[in-house]
Amino acid sequence: MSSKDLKKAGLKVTVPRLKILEILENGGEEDHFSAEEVYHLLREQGEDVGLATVYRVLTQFEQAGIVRRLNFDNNTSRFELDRGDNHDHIVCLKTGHIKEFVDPVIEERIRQIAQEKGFDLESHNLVIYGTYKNAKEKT
Amino acid sequence: MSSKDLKKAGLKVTVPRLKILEILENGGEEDHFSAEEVYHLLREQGEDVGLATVYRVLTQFEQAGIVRRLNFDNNTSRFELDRGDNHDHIVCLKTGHIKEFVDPVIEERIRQIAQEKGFDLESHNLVIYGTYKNAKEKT
DNA sequence: TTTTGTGCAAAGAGTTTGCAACTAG
DNA sequence: CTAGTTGCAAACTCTTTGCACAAAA
Repeated sequence: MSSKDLKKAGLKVTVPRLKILEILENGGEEDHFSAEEVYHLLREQGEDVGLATVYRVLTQFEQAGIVRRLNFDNNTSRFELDRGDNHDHIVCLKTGHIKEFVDPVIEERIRQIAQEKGFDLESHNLVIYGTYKNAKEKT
Repeated sequence: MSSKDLKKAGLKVTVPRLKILEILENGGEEDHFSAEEVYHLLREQGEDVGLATVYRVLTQFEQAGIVRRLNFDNNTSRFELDRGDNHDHIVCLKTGHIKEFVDPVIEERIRQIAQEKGFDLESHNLVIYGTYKNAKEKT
């Protein structure tokens, strides 16, 4: 992800956009950010951006296919880099930690269900909620 | 669903609560209501309730296990009677129509994934998005 | 009569928009 | 230079809360 991707999307290469991309790429352990979180990370590293810009840029990135907007629990959107793989998420209700997974069996069933119901499949959203039993850390 | 269920939940039997229950039970073709929709249906049938009451009652119903709060893509919550079956949803992006389905294969995979990841499974949220090819109307 | 519920208005949280200043190309 | 972008404040949408009044038990 770089200036190239921005240009390709018809977006000018600006500081806020590059910085936001950077955060999405290596923003730390967690890589599913709310707009607010991106905003605070930017401020922490001394960037003078507005929250509105963060929202605007993330929305533009979403439309450009650079970013996926995730819709966990309710109120807040979360954003992650769209790396092409179409993974789903499992969220710990205690810690808030989010893991990704891909399950071919589920994917296939979803395709079949859409067909059975007479739908052209567009996308899906699957989130599993649970509580992490702190032990086996292997993803 | 009736006065009994309300009492069982420690809720007084009031007109707003009964009317809201009634709408959830036979509110028309669509049975996944936003708070706003419930509110309007109430007003249409001449009930003098406030939107705040609708939200409060729906939230209480949710806590009492009478209602499920659904979280389709964006901003607004939708509510449906909790009939015990734990179905998922498939939504038409064009018409907004929502169908329900239960898929044992997916359910089982979700259970397994939670276990693989070291989670105590709490719940899940699966929504399939597509566009309805208007033809076979059989659910 | 005591407790719980209700309508209304106001407040919150998250997100979007209008606009003048600014900057990339 | 020109079109696209930004920060700020204000606006908006959905939902929750404070409070005096009203209704259930």
